[in-house]
Amino acid sequence: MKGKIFIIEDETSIIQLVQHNLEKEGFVVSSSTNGNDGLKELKKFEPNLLLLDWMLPDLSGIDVCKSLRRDKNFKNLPIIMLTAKGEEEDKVKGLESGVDDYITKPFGFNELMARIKALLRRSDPKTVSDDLIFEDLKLDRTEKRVFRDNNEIHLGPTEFRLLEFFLLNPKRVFSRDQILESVWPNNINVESRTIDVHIRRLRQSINLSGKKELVRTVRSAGYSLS
Amino acid sequence: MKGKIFIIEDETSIIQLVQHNLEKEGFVVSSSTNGNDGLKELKKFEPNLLLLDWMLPDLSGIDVCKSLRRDKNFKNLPIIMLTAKGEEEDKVKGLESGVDDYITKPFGFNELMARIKALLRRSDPKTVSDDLIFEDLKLDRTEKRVFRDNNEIHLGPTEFRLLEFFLLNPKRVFSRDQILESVWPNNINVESRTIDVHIRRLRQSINLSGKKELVRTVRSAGYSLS
DNA sequence: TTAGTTTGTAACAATTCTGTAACATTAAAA
DNA sequence: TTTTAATGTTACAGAATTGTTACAAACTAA
Repeated sequence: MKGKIFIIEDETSIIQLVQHNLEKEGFVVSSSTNGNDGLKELKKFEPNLLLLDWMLPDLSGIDVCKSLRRDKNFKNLPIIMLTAKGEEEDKVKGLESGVDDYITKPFGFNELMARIKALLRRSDPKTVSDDLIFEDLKLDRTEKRVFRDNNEIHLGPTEFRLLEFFLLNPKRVFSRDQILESVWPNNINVESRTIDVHIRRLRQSINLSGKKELVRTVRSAGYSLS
Repeated sequence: MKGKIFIIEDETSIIQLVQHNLEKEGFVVSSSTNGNDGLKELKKFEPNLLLLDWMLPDLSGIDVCKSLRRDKNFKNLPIIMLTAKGEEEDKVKGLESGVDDYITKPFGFNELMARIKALLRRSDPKTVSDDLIFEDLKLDRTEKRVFRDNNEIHLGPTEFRLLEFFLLNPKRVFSRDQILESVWPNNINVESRTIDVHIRRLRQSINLSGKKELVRTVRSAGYSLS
């Protein structure tokens, strides 16, 4: 899980709890305790999702939301509103102002997490899946599948790990030694030329006629995904 | 990643932690534990970014910031303020005094790094890449690519190292011996005239018709990038 | 087991790079 | 000007690097 989440919430205890848990899940988190500052900082932070309290000391969550929806850069920012029980009846107001989802305090972290994932999956899939994507090449780490231009490609285990490795650091050039260390199981010894052969096999597999070459040779330095 | 970062923060444990991590990322770091010394040393150090604690033994972070903004050399220095929890309400004050971003203690290093990168990318893009640039010539060390006027150029390994060497010290004149020592692998012996040939190859490659010559010959002294 | 895959290596081919020598040109010195 | 030293230019052979293929051994799934 990756991506940035901003929180606008006046109770610092809630912020701490949520922030800590989200960071454990791999998100980068920033927060503010009132509406006006929150708006300013959020725009700098450029989050993938906003957790927004309904009741704030200055603006209401609704105001914050409306203001964001007027800004073309944040028209589509996923927003989850945190509401105390008594505010539930006003959900309609919130929906009209452009909120994407609600959660009622007190809430469990699991529920919050589930809603965040669900929302991100809809609006910004790359932040929830651990698919690795480079141009029209996609590697699904959970299902161990690879696609080029939506056509599934079969790779042997070694080619799969090799491609995975390149996709984790696209464009960067790796020496054969670095590749050996990262892609081959530890304390196994293979000739450095073996890599060339696997590169060739990988190239052959992910090559679609008419499409450009994705694996670049950098003479006397190594290979990279370009 | 390169560039210089200055830290003004009274807790030496935080300085140590942050400094160590930033240096691992490739930054040059210097620091001070109070406002007055900090201001003096900072001006000598000429950092690309300042991490500034809000609470200091003498001046407050706000004072430091205001003072810097009055100095024309530091009017645009990117500043990230480190605030403890209780100070959060005063964020507006900070924004007004000219701080660019905030981070609330305790913070994770990843978040700090993300904010530093984001801020530098906006204000001083060349510090986040390790590209070497001279006029319209760009050498990307990570991808091992060279561009003249945005057109990619292919260089052989030796020409690449040669250009990299010149770009690290533009305008300086190097003797053939110096070039040999720095660009050729150790304990290899080549005629000094060999350099002339590689210079010729480099010139030919990076030469765009109509553009001026970038490699200057200094008779009886050597070559330089001009 | 068997049939099919995958893996590492060797051998050879193709390509690119490198250093040097030889000759041409230029700039400084006499 | 002539002479001399330094640098520019070119061509080329052999070195070094990478691409390609085939094959036997190891491994896997049925």
